[in-house]
Amino acid sequence: MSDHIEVCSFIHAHEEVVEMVRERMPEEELLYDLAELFKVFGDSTRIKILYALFESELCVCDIAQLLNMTQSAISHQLRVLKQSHLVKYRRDGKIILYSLADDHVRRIINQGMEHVEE
Amino acid sequence: MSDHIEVCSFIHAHEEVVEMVRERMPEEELLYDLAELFKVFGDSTRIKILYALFESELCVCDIAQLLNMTQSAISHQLRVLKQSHLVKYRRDGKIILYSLADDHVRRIINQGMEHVEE
DNA sequence: CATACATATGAACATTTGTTCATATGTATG
DNA sequence: CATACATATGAACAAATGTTCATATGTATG
Repeated sequence: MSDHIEVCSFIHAHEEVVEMVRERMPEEELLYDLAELFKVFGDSTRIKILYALFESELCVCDIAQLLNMTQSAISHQLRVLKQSHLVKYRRDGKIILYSLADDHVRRIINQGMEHVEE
Repeated sequence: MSDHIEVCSFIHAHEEVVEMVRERMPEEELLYDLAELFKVFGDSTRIKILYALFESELCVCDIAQLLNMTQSAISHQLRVLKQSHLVKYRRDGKIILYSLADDHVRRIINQGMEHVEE
């Protein structure tokens, strides 16, 4: 453990460890997609929308009223959430009702909340 | 609850639902902090760093070599991860070794990965 | 204590991102 | 089919973010 090569000037880092780690890293693309997913959770407006949908399916105007934001802003954000498969929607007359896509959303947010609440 | 915004006529339906949801929403500040946390996960460089630290504690240069990035870029990102309490570090001679702060990190990432892998 | 090395930091820059404004699309109803 | 309503979209703009470059700080060793 402590037989570190003392020179860490980039060209001679802990070569074997680095190689071991490299081999175990997931695909570049997968890591990119994962970061993209978290990026979606990384905005307080979208977090609020998702939390709201924890309780009930809602239309765009409901959410706009709840968060005191414009219809347009909410619609733009819902599109992002749709594209990431975090919310789904159904039409009911002229209204479109949004809801959480599945239980992953809840679990991801809850895990995050556990860390934040410490 | 005073005047709201133009386009959408907020006088319409779902008032009670919106009120119910509003009451159950967590504190504004908590939601903000949660978004900030996910923002940290929302960058592929930082995701890669965290995944690397899944396998072994590493110094800045190790990570720079692994990801083929500059020492400076990695150092900047490690600072972000430190500030969010996602990584910790210890000194060993002139080297500083970084590792995951706790198991939340793993769990949050794994939950995210489940969603991405579908 | 002078030197080399490992890491940190600040400023500058390009890119990305969230909101607004104006307007378009789509859908039910008179 | 004309109208009103619910939602979507595109362009523009400001704010936030990640990397680079240059340099500073801190630490061991000869």
